[in-house]
Amino acid sequence: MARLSRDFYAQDTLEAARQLLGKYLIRCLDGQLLAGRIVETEAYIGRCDKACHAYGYRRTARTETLFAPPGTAYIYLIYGMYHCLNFVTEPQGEPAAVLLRAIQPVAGGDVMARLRYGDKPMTAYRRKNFLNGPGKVCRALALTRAENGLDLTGDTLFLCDGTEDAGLPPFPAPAKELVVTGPRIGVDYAEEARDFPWRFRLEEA
DNA sequence: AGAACGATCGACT
DNA sequence: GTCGATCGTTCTA
Repeated sequence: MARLSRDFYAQDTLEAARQLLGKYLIRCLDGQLLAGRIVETEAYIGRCDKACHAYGYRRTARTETLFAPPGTAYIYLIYGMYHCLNFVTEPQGEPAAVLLRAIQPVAGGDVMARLRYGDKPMTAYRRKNFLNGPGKVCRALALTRAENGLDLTGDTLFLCDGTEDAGLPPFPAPAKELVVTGPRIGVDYAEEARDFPWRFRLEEA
């Protein structure tokens, strides 16, 4: 049980996207510890992927973060009102990242619910759709462009194999789970890349 | 300077 | 299932 090192992020993006399933995301916010278990990811690879912001090594103010060292947080604004969190992968210079699509709440659920729903009461519907989308996760973790470029080997936002690494009690993961692979969401414009099976999801077997 | 476009979400038919 | 919100990023000129 340890915190994920820069070497982990430096690997192949598809491999990282797969291996990140079941890992724990820790967000330190005003001394509060928010934690979630990763259950859905997507891979984006600039070298060969028309859906990636840095396709063909395109370098702009926004994509600059994708050229940062592996283990950097790439956070951008989407549709004018939501944010997406990515983990930069591959050796530095290869612009690529894993998009975080969904987590399960592990710790700080009350704080996350507050960030996401305000004073509205939790309902069965809200619980079911609590953290099952990239914009929802960022909202619940209070992540915006202000956090773009954060070092994931630091103490504000990081990933680890187990919750103990963050001083939290062990989290009971389901005994039997299955990795389901499929096409990515919302990239219909990306020509041949729209069909790449680069989405990974953990489901109970 | 202006226009087009989103790696989304929630409200609604 | 459909649709609109909303604004930074990117490209064109």
